[in-house]
Amino acid sequence: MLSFLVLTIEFLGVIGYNIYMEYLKQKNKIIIKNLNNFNIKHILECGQVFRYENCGDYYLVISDSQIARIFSYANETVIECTDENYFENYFDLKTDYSHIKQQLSQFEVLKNAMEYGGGIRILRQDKLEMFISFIISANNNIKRIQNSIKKLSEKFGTKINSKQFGDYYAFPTLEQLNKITEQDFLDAGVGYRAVQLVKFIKQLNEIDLEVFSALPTEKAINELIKLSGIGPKVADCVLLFGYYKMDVFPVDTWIEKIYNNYFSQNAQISNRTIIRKNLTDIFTKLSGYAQQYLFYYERQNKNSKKSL
DNA sequence: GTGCAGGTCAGCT
DNA sequence: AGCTGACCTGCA
Repeated sequence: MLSFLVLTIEFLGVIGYNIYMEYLKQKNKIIIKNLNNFNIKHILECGQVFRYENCGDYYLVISDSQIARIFSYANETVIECTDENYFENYFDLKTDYSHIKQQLSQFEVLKNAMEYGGGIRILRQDKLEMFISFIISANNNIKRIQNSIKKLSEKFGTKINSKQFGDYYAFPTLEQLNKITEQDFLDAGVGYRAVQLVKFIKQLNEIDLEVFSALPTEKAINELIKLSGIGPKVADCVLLFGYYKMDVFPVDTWIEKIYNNYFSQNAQISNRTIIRKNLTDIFTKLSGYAQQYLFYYERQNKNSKKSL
């Protein structure tokens, strides 16, 4: 019955429709009708993305060379954008989060976190942008990371003139990144990561970014950490947010805290390799989702203790 | 002034 | 292999 409805609507060619998300796709616009698994605040503030801005009435998002404004209303969320197909994929609207959350609900430890961040979705972001962004993120704070990425895009990215959105800047392409000097990176405020970034970009010219897609996760990590500026944590982030591999679990200061508060039976563990192994053993193919629910919950409730 | 922020890397045992 | 300290810089 429902599939008949989908086919009918698709046949009429009026709108795109998806049985899981229940959203409409129109020219330069996506309307999210079912908000159970879509909350733009949850999505943007769970730590996976840096190029966004809270503009009061709406959120502004720039990804690669595309831009969107996201308006939240009581019964629907409206995405006004340069390319509805780009953002349908970006927000991963074809993935059924009800099913994912149902599978994760077997873990009592995730209960509050999933309730709190129930609208989280893992974005499908640009690979190159993820590499550069998460190299900058190392031992850094989010505001400064965002500033650096913004400065780099506005100075070295392609300026795009949109009637609907005005002028904005795409994230620099590899060709444009190759022209950025160490001093340029320092001017963007990335600090000592400038050296790593220049080296990394040089290394990129010898590699096809797509090769990591086909590799099993552990093998991909072993290759990635050979690159400048990339350690185990950044490798996990890139694989999760750039390659959509869900069997990784980025372990940072927050996750270390969470692990020792809610997962560890014994004394405090600071070895992140062990923490990661134990967490991926628990959450396996859904590790990436679990990580985002936990990270968002803990960061938003940073002053509370033992609240899971 | 001091400490910390989504870690990485070199230099040790 | 596993551990430790140094490390840009802006903000509380």
